[in-house]
Amino acid sequence: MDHKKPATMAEIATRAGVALSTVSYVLSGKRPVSPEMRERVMAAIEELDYRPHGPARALASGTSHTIALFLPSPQWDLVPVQQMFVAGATQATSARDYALLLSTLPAGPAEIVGLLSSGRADGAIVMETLAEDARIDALRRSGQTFTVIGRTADTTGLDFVDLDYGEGVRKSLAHLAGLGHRTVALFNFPPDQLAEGYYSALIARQAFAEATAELGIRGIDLPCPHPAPEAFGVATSLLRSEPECTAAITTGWQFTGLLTALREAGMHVPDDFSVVSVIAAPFAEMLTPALTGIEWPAFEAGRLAAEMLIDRLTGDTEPPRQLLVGGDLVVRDSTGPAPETTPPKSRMKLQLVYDPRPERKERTH
Amino acid sequence: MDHKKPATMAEIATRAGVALSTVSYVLSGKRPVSPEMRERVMAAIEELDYRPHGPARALASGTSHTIALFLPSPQWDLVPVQQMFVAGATQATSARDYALLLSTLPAGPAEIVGLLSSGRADGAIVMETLAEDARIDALRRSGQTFTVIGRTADTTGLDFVDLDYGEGVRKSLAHLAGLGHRTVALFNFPPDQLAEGYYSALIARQAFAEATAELGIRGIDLPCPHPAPEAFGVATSLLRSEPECTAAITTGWQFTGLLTALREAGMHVPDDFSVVSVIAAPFAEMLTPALTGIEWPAFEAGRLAAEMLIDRLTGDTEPPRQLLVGGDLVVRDSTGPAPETTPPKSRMKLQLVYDPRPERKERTH
DNA sequence: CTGTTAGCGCATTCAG
DNA sequence: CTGAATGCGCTAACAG
Repeated sequence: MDHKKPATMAEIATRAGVALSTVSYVLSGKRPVSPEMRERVMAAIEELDYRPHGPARALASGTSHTIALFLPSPQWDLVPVQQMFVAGATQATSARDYALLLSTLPAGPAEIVGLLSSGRADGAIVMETLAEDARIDALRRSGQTFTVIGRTADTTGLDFVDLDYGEGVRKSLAHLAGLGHRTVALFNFPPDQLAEGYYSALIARQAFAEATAELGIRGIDLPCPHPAPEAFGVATSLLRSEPECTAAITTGWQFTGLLTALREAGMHVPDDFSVVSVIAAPFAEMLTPALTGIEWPAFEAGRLAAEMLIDRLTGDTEPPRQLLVGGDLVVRDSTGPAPETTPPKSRMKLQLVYDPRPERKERTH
Repeated sequence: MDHKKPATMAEIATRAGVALSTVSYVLSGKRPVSPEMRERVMAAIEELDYRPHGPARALASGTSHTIALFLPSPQWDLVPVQQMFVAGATQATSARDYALLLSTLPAGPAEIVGLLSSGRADGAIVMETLAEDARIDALRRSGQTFTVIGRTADTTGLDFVDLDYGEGVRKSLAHLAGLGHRTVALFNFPPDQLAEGYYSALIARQAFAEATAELGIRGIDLPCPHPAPEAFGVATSLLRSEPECTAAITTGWQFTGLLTALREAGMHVPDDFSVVSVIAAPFAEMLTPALTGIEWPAFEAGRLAAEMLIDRLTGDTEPPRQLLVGGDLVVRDSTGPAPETTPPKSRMKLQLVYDPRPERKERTH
């Protein structure tokens, strides 16, 4: 039992018979120290089981070696991809010897900036952004260091890593077009998220509009809640009112309700109707039929976001890093017999689709 | 743009024309302060947008107002229940005005105790415990404050909240017995976790042994990895070698491989074979057939664990709090036509099965 | 290369 | 009820 309270640097210094600062410099390496002194200090540290005191260090150095991660809401339940972001960020943070402060409060601009200026964290990662996001605006104004998972409409000077949802929609549609479908529905994010300006939803909508036009396909844009009962309702009325529609793309878990609706309507997947989800993992393989969809390297994206932030904190002053990460379309039963190729294994390697410099214009269509 | 660096207490004091300590006492309320002084101080705080500096506060007070949550491995992917624990803990932490430090490193005893004695966190929550867990032993010896989600074999003096897996297995088996099944397999946690001494796995095994004996049912204990391919293999050979077996209980996601194996064997669920999962959410409702299984109040359990820890840190010296949380068996298609009752809504209320005092013996069987 | 010293921002004791 | 003074443990000048 070692109930003793932790040793301090002063005690180490005494024990080793050196000056306090020498201990400090041995630890930080910010100044050369002779081998013998280093030895003595290290020995003392070992013997007394010394641990640098975090808060003291933070106070004196002005840096907490901690980053904060802000999740959107505690309705955190439904979004495995977000959880992968967190896992990736946690990993990277540990690997770089930083700590990760997790925050779920309905974190408004004030809370976020507040936490940072309280000195408890040196920088922040913000998730689930709107096209116009008050939190991002506040962070920009505050001059704090931060990174975004997602992005805002105005990406000027913004560090972000985002999944390329637009590309996901395009790939999904192209796949369906290739199978001969001429009328395709998009089960987009729910109306309230669209109204709020949730940027991924806007991007999906626009990509769908553009891609259907390009491919000469009739597109039906359908905002739709994720939960099964609601999605079931939306899907049922779609099937009734649009008999020509033979395929659908969902942006999330709307596929559950959709599949049920198809079953009840006596339609078989994929013979009568095909389904693709822009984001299906980890459910895709468990479903019957297994779901065709885009697989995203979300863990890697989270890792990258954290690394970008820490790079900034440790002095990187390069131009903004803006990464759009691509996903792979994995074909499964819901759009026909799966091809020979085995699906990519668990943790995908990163695939950067797009890494714009701020001055470059975003592609128009 | 407010790039100015944060105000300090000294500045507030000057601005308000009071002593530094008065500002401190206004903030902490640990000493009466006259209304007019309080007014002036509050005004100054407002005007200068003052934020107490976390590290300074931690250094001076010796408490960081932060708790650490240690996840097991970054193979975090597969376990939605764990994510609910985290979400619940995060919520409770915010609500109590604490911060939550997340750590995934393959956190060994040394790292955990180290983090705590570094003053970066006041206490810890440890997840995914083994029957004999070195981390818990180290924490006990260190005299640090901590709480466990899960538990160890020796619960003496331990604060924990755990899902009652034993009860889950019993309920599941009772349900199957009620349906007339006489030979039932348990797809338990994988062999390596059992070998390691993962306590939930041991508990499941023992509960299954006891309950089958009690009910006069033939039980087949089958350690089995979660991923579909492996589970498929185990299930296939089970169906081949044990034709009398008409039902199975899975402790995790082994049901995916099992359902596939049943399908390929031409067996229909639930007519030819019934399946129950001790932990199915959030997949249960998405599957075809929808899966009968236990629903756990994991979010609430996480919340409780955090609250217990914070209570301890803020002076609660009561005897150990040891909570075994019960889950509800929700009957769905995989064990027959679902009954009238609608399944419990998203966030279940907590149900304490068991709240032993340390001196009380644990039930034997 | 090493030692001495002055704060970092706040909590808290000690005088008044 | 209020103010002045001390120190938490460490970093980073500043002197050798």
